[in-house]
Amino acid sequence: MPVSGPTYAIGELAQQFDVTTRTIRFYEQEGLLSPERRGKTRVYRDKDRVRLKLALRGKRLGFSLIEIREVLDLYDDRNHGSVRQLERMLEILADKRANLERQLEDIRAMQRELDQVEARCRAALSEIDGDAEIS
Amino acid sequence: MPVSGPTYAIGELAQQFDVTTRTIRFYEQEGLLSPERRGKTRVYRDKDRVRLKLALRGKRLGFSLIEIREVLDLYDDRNHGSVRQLERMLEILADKRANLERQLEDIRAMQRELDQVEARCRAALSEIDGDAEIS
DNA sequence: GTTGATCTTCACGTTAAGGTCAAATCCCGG
DNA sequence: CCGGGATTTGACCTTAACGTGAAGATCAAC
Repeated sequence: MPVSGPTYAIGELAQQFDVTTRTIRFYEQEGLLSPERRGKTRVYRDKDRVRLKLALRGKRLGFSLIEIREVLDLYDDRNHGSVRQLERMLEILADKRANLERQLEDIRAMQRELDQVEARCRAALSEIDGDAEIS
Repeated sequence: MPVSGPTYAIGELAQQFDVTTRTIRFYEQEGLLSPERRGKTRVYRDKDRVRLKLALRGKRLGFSLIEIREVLDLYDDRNHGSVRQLERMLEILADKRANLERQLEDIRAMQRELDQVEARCRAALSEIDGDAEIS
């Protein structure tokens, strides 16, 4: 019972996610998406939408399209293949996880730096304001 | 009293941070670093080391070199300029902060996805193992 | 039916972030 | 003083991720 739900044109999707159609086609070319076709025109379903969303998230995190494809392929692999495949999969997952952890660390450190810069910045400002008010 | 501390050759720095010397020169060309020169050869001090470290962190977070330079320039700006400059600075900082927040969100979401994939993966594995032990 | 808007494929252009030689130059231990 | 490893500048090369037309098909609306 494939309820199948709503479909989208490439332009709609582009608008929803604020990317160009070129980007979406490029992602297809790189194997991240594989919409159906009605004639020659692409027809996207919710599963494609989800993949696009995940892809854009990955991009924001600095993953390459190849890495993103890896994860996406794992994600909905109806080919839960051999033990070997599954173990490879866990390996990749552990790797991604480690990356995310490092990024978290980096972000926290970066936030601390920003705090410091901002503090000094505000100090300088209030000094100027103080002078201004006095004069 | 500029104690000045230790100095480093480009190769040392490259080794310490596991990048090539080309990268370090490129960062200089892009205005991220500005080591002294002893004759023609570059001499790096701890402040350069810190800048490089921050730069690499920024890179891991997906900042462009231009953005990184912006922040670095704010960071040690001995030209705590005009009110206008300082306000611009706070603006940029807020922007960076917002980006970091979104990345945190993205990371958490991504971690949840990985959890799910891994769970299904382990389930599939234990199923196979179970079968194997029975047979 | 024709006029826009949207879609298709094909192909070349662009930008960021370095890689990769090459040829000269520097510097240091013996 | 000198030989070999590290550095320097310069030039061109590469890859990823799209942008930017061109030229034609399609499809709804008037």
